[in-house]
Amino acid sequence: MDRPVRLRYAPSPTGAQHLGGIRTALYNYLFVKKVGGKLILRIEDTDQTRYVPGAEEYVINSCKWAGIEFDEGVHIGGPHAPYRQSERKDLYRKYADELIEKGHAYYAFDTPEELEAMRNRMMEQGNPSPAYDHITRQYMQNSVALSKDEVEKRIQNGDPYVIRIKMPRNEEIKFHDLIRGWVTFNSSQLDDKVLFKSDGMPTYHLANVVDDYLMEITHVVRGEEWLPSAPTHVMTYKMFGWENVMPSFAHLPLILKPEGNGKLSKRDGDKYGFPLYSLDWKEQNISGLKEKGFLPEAYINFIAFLGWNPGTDQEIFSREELIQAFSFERIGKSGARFDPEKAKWFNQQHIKLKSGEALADLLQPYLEQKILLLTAIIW
RNA sequence: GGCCCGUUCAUCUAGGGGUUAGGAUACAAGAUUUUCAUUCUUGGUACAGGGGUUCGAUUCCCCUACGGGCUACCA
Repeated sequence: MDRPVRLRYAPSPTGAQHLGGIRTALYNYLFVKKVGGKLILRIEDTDQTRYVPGAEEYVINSCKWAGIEFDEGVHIGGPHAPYRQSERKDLYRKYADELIEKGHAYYAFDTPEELEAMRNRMMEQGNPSPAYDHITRQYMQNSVALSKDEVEKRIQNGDPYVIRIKMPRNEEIKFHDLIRGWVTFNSSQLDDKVLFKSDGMPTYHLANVVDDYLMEITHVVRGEEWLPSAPTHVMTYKMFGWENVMPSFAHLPLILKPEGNGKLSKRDGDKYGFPLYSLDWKEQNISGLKEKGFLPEAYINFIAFLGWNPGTDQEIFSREELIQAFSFERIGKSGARFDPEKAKWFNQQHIKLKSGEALADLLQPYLEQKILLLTAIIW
């Protein structure tokens, strides 16, 4: 199955983007450049309630600054346009319907209150993690439990509903991760995830699979937080009959806070006096590593090393060297802690590599500003 | 709690059945320097614990501990 290599970076425009997102984009980019594939920028804005104006621009600008270039995407178009999921809205419904027809999905009419009641009831009964699964669905308000007439009546009635995946019972789901090797799950442990929301939008789980299929994506490179839902995605590919063109998966280790526990978050920037973002994000009063004086080449060099290494003693890499050296096999499995001190060292090394002229050019805007200020004072 | 993933110096990591367990950052000490997000030298610190397998495990297997992720009509 030798298909042209196509990868995508698919962020959701929910706010300022940090190191982790750019690193994901970078690994996508490095691999594509190395093997001569195409890189796509797709915006996953299926959750209208979390949409943040300007976030999309921010993603595009951060990538541009870091030198991550796309071949297709929201900002440049391409053969699979549109690349914004909200603009592809009409497309998803028919795929959800297809799954219902095949008996792999069903309508569910449960209200948020009913869902909560179900969870509370189960927790009282000693189940710490209530799930809408192959057992629960039998006594909920859905087209599996309800009579055909009742279901039809409700739909005619205009009752809001979602479409859920009908996860089979006791089936082994196994897939090969480029970084972790074989990962196995049992479908009985998986819940009936919502594929299509009552507001007419698909969830990530549906939109992601459908778009990756439609856009002929060959490799899905994303953060480790997606690993638990990967089996649901694999199952979805199977239900559609798309196994033969299912992309390979690479789940990246998380980037951890400089101190303490947990993955890197927005607050860490201010807390450690060392912003994590690559561009200014005025609305939130956060300035980035760019404003801090970081060179793009130092930034990507450092970020590439958060989880990946070339296996040699070389640490300072140009963009081209990074592309040549990169491979998924050399990405580690454990989370990497972000170390501001080492980041600074990388920047220093790259500054030293710059010629006097290049440095002068970089300094120019700052000097001009100072001169302007001085003349203003003098006059 | 359940499921999944992980665990080599303080940090990023290399390595891998027999090594003085290597490098880098940071740190410490010293030297050089009119200035510097200089430079040089030296130094200390690591295979989570317990069982196997083996002539021999840091490396392979199992268990425990610890860490992390997920557990939404969020991505």
